[in-house]
Amino acid sequence: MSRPTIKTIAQETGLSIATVSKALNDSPQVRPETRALVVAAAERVGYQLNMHGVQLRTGKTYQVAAIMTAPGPKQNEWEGVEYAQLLSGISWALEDSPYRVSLYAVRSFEESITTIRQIVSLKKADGIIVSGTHADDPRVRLMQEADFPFVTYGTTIHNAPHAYVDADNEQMIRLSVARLAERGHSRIALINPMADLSYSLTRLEAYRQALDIAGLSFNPALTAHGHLTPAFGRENVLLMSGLSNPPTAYICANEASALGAFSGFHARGLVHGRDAVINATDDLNVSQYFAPPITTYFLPIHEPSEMLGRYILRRMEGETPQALQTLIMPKLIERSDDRLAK
Amino acid sequence: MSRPTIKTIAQETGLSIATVSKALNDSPQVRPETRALVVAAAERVGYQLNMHGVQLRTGKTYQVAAIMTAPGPKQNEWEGVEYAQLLSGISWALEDSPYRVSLYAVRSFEESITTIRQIVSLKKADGIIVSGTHADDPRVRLMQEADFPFVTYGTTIHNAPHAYVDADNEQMIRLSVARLAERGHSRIALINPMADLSYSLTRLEAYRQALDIAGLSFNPALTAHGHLTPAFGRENVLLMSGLSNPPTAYICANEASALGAFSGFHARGLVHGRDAVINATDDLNVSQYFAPPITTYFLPIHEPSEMLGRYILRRMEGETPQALQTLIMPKLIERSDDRLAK
DNA sequence: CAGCACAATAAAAACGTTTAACTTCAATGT
DNA sequence: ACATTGAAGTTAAACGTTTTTATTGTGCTG
Repeated sequence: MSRPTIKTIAQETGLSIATVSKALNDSPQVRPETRALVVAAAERVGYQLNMHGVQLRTGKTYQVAAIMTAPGPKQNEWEGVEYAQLLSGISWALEDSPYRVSLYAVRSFEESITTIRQIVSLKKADGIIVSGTHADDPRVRLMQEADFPFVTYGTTIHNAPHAYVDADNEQMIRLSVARLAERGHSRIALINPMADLSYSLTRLEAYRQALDIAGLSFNPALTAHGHLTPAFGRENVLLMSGLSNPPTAYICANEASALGAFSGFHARGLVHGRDAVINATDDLNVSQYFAPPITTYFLPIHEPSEMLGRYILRRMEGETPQALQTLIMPKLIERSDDRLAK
Repeated sequence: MSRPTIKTIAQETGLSIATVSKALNDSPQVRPETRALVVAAAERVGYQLNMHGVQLRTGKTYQVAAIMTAPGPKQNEWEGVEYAQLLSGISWALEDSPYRVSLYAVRSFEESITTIRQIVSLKKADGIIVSGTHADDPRVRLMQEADFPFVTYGTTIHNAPHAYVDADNEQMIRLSVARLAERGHSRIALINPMADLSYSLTRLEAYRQALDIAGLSFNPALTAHGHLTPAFGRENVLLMSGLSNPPTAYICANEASALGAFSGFHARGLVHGRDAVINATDDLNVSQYFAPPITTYFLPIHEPSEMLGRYILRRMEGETPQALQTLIMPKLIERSDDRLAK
């Protein structure tokens, strides 16, 4: 009364287990009529492939490891919340495949290196999805050397070509700065992620170039790098608004820091649209509920997420990394006027 | 040059693979000296247990399935973001065990049923963690009938006893209402989760009782049930503030709906503290960044999360469900005065 | 019609582990 | 002294697959 195996089907059909296995795997070595017989029998007895047998025999794990660098349990901050949607997007993309998402929550970049090293060397998964890429990312090198399939959420700068998905940060920042400059702003602050992250560099570089094009000067005091929490956004508004020449516009890297920036406005008595404006990049479309709603570049996170899932599948099937590289341009959503008040 | 197995150790030590296996599993059938020999050899050759072999032989999967009901990809709403922290908490609790978290993202309650049915019948995991419990939850019944280890995040009302972790919603709402009543409020709105969720019922019941105790009457127009998105919070403030007798206090079930409520205030020109106040339950401690910061009951989500992980481990080891039930009381954080303005 | 090629299936081995059943041998009791 | 016990190992089977190699039977060629 136990679960049927290929042995059950073999007895049922009078064939050998070898033939049954081949039939179920669409091997050209079995006659179509035989295959039909096997499939019918499988159906009849309610056969379901036992993965453990396959895994032992083939060495494949049918697991995709998702490395999630989450803030430590001590910090209670709104950080990394987009992982929920990221993970479900990946999970959905794998839904019709035999692969499952296996979660590896790590606390730091260093821990993510050792975790990945372990997954690779002990083959605990067939593919890896990793985010928070650095400009020169040792994990990428690690996986490339081992010829291990992976996709990154985020680009790298100094690594050899690999599969990735990312927002088009460069274009987004260029347009963002240009738009604010057009509207009369000359002191534009950039609230940026941690400096060691690749996209932080990309954004900073694009920011400098865009300022240059707009004929504005670069002022290091108007840039900040750190964990994209509300605390960070708030902190920097408090700091920068106290400068002798405070910014009239803030470009925040996500909605958490934008919310914090609002909190800073409130603390300083600043009014959005009068004293300064906030723009942001938005994953969850939550900025529309800010008071007032702000202008954002919006990239619904399920898009890159599902792409990550589809890409890792294709990568595991041997497709070349160069064919699996996409930058997605977030959509501008103008909710506030954003002209410099006189 | 391939990965060492117990066979390697057997050759290395001159023992049989059976003895090696028993030694590594601390069987009383092997002499301590022999065990030491085996362990030394294992160390020397860099032996790592191959799970596939174990899984095939024992039928154990060493997977804990985390069922995550996430909003569909079409809705871009701030919903379910707390799953990120929930998952990492679980993952950390399993860190020193051989178990991994396997993610099952589903789109609806119905899908979660079929997913769980599959996991149980095909034994795709050794334990399940599920959230969003209903008052009478068919999934709980399903798992209980199959005698399958599980822990829920959230209680049930009509099901047989099972392992769970949850916030103490009842006490929280009672205190919350009492506190607002003390401060002069008589029209207190309850922004509640979907009515079929168990904790929605718990909250509603506690709300009614607390009103009764405070000598206030229950008005159905001041309660709302729905998905806890910012949109939902906003919507209800717009609606309720238009009543002839609008509420002077809103109790929101999470920070997303609270943010939306603020958005509703903004749209209606309401001022927090003057026209009405907002209280909320907070997972991420993000309410401190609202403008103005609001009073919340705060439960750092890593606490229940890690408990879920520890509980499922104990449950899989056969501990009785009754020993694995915990309600955690969130901490009151008073950030606003909240007295009724005259 | 012998010989051969080929298509279709079967047999058997292998992946790495656990465990039931069996063997060995020294210590024990009478 | 000798059967009995028990401790400590070994042997062998088993979990469910895939895959290499072997076998069978058929139709074709010369």
